[in-house]
Order: sequence, then C-alpha cells, then structure tokens
Amino acid sequence: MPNENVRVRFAPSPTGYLHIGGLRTALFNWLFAKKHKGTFILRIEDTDQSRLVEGSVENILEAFKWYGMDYDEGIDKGGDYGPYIQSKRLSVYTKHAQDLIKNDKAYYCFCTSERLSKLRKEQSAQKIPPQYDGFCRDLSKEEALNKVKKGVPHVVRMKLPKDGNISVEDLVRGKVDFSFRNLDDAIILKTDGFPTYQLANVIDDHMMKISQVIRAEEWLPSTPKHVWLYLAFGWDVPKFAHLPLIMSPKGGKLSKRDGAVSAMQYKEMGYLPEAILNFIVLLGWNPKTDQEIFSLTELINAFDLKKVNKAGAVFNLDKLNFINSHYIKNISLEELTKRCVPFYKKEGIDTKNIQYLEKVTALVKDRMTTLDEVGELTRFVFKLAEYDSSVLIPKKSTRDKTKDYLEQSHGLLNGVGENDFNSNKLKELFISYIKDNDIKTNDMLWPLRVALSGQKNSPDVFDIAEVLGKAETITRTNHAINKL
RNA sequence: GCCGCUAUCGUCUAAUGGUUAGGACGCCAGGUUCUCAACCUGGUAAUCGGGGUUCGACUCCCCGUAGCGGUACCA
Repeated sequence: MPNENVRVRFAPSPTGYLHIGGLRTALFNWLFAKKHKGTFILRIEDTDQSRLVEGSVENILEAFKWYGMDYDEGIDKGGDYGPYIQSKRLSVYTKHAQDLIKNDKAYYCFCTSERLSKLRKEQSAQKIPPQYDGFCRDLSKEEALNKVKKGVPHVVRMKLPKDGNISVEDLVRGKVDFSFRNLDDAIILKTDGFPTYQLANVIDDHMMKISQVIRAEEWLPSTPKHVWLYLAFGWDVPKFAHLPLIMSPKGGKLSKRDGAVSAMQYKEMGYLPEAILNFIVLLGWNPKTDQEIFSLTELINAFDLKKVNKAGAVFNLDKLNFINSHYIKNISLEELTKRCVPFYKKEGIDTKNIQYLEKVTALVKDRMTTLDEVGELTRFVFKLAEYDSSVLIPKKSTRDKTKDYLEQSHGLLNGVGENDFNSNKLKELFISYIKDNDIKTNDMLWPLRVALSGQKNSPDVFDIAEVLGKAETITRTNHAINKL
C-alpha cells in the first residue's frame, strides 16, 4: 500500500531526447518517492504541437528503462488518474478554463501575436518591463462572447490581481515573495485550443493528487501564477521544491552546445547507468557525510530534500569519468564483460566465446574509463599490430642483448607445459630465473611484453601470455626475435 | 531594463556563531612496478567586496558586485 501522502511526477515534454538535466530531476523525484514509499508518475506534456519531435516519448521511455527508474503510473502504464498525456486531456482543460472565466478569474483575449510583439518592442524601447497591457481584460462578457461565437481567434488569459503580494513556500529555498505588479496575465488557453503549461500543469498536478512538485529552478519565477491558479480553483496548493540548475563548464544552463546532454548518449559512450546516476545525484545534493559512492538502495535511504543545495552545479566530466571507472573496477568481471559485448562487437571482435572474453576484459578492467575503450585496449590480443623493432629494445639496453634475452625467454616459455601456462606460474619462473642470473628485470621483460603486445604500454606481460596461450605466445616471441 | 534565485579551493561540496576551514575530482610529487594505468602516501588550492550585530561571523542583518534563471499563443 503506497503512502498516499507522497505522489510525485516527472513531466517532460516530447520535444527531443531526455537530457541530463531532466534525468536529474526525474532521479530526485524517483528517489523521493522510493524513500517515502510513495507513487512516482510519468506524465507527458505535449501541449505545444509545434515543437513535437517524433520519437521523443520512445526516447524518454527507453532512458527510464536503461537507468532503471521505474514508475508506478504513466503513459504506457496506466493508473487511476490518466490519461497521462496531456493531448488526451484537452476537454479537462477547456472545462476548467471556462470555470475560471465564469468566476472572473480569466478572460478572453483577441489580441494578435503581431500586436503583442509590437507592444513588447515598444515597451522595451521605452525601458519599461514588457507585459501584456490588459487590452482585452475589461471587455464586457457579452462583447467577448459575441466575438468568440463569430469565430474570432482568441486565447484565454488568467486575470491576476493588480496589486498585492503572493508568496511561494519552497522546500529548498524557503518563502519567496512576489508582487502581482510584476506578474503578467499569462495565457492559459491558446488559439489552437491547447492549454499552456501554466494551466495544464496545475490542473494535472491537482487531479493526479501530486503532493510535492519537484522541478528545476527555471520554474520558480512562474510559480506564483501557479499558486494563484490553485487558489482560484479553490484547491490545495502542493508543496514545491525547485532544484538548482545543472550548469555548463562554460557558464549558463547545460545545453546542446556542451556536447553530450542526451541521457541515452552516455550509453553509447560507454558509461554505466549507475555511475551516471551516482554522479548526477551529487549535483545539487549531498548526504552531509564523506560518502560519494552509493548504491541505489543507499541513495534511497540517504536522500532528503532538505539536503538539496540552492546554487547551480557545473557538470564536470572529470568527476564523471572517475566515478565511471570506479564502477567499472568494482562490478563483477562477468557483469562487466556482458556490458562490454556491444563495444567488442563494434570493433568487429567475435563475442561468442564469453569465457575467453572475460579473460581479455580482465586484462584491461583497471585501465578503462568508459566501456567504449575496451576494443582499442584489447585489440592487440586478437591481432598483433606491426611495430618497429626499436620498440623492443629497452632504454639503456642494446639490440644484441635484447635479442639474447628474447631467446632466453623463448626457451623458458617453451619449457612450460600447456597446463601450467598461466600468469602465476610464468611469473614465478621468470622472476627466479632473472634473480638467479642477475639480470635487470626490465631488460628481459620489456622486450617480451612488447613482443606479445606490440605496444610500449600494455597490461602485465604474464597476464597477456596466459590469455594468448602457449602457442601464440611463442609465435609472437619468435616474430620479435626475427625482427632483431 | 524589470522580477527572482544564488555566492566556501579550478570543479562537486562539508563545517548547532568558537575547526589548524574538512572530503572528493583534477593537478603535482613520492611509493609500488616489466611499461602505462590502477593502487597507496603526501602536497597544491577557497570563505566575492564593504559595512554592521557579537567576546567571537563561512555561518545572522544591510548595501554593493558577480553569476544564473525568468521576462513567449515554449516547456
């Protein structure tokens, strides 16, 4: 039985993909719902028909799925308060707009967009705040109705008081005061009959019994209008929590120009959803302890709106990378390999033998920042790239010495049985040999490592040898000897 | 312009009015080592400015300044 006192929602508009900022807002709502055993609702706000982008809803749903944020009621899930898409609720909005007009809380407006933009221009030229001048505000009801009947294009505006103050009680910022003098008679119903956000949002939040409106800070300035609307309808006002914005490192709201802002883009880039969530939750919230790495369960327990910060937070990729690599190092090898499969495939690497792939992945687990790097880091295992023979020779060593050591290595490797050909055994063998013969470790192992990997920098030489197997190890060693 | 929000290391952030202002990322150095990473240790670096209140201010108040948001028949 869910806690009826906590019903929250995430309400994106389908104007494109779900972006990082939206994801963070959704996460906070989700955490809050989970924490209080409440209900989390996904509602689609598609009231702007001109900005609809095909596939947006699918993208949002896909993102919710990938990030593991489940919702209790929503567009594809149903619930007792649907439909959960605003274009299917039009009659609800018009009915309520009518109620407002009836009660003198709203009025018809016949001003054209042209007149409005001209007005705004004049106002800003005169350095007065651009605001609707109330041209239609005092039209008689008969006259207005008459025009409506005749089919004159019109909108409906809220009829805000001209004086006085209204305050918003915000869970993260406290009381915020606004003066009606600075508030515009906002449009609530557009010419096309669709509501604006101001109306639809208030009606839906009320009808869906939303208890806490948790949304981004950009909504704070219009909240007094929302509060007034609740009051005008005679409804209880929900609690508000305005989250700090996620900022670009360059300043301003995080936007498309900052590169990756689509929540699903991070999947392609090789980030783990739990790492993204962990990173993003720290943007504007902290547990008041030194803990920075959280499982989802820990997050749910620790989450508290009281611990939400007020100032915007810069999206810092370095930290995300750190957290992602931390998660990569700490999930099981089996799980990691499974998640790497698409990235192996992308490199054209055969992924049928998953056991073998696990051994390959183990080689580079500690060196990956994103899954996307797995192909490049392990390519040498599958195909040795040609390299210059000079790479084989360590600093302070010589060509002849190097060749000699490689031949000794070759001998040692050859002597190891197929069944004993593993990293530990090889290491034991080589280290004692090096000791007994008073060899400089680097002079002997560097060339071998380059022989096996074809690279200056690579994972542990014995680990590579084990993954390669005896035959291939010896082939590559021979190849190196021949180069010298 | 007007309205609103915000202000601690470069970044994310701790600090009941009393701390040598703490942690993390980054960066730098050292250790480990067959290389590069990883890992371990250490270092670097901050209370926007000015006034108050107070025995005492990062913390409370005022005034600036700066950043951000809003100012649409977009959300």
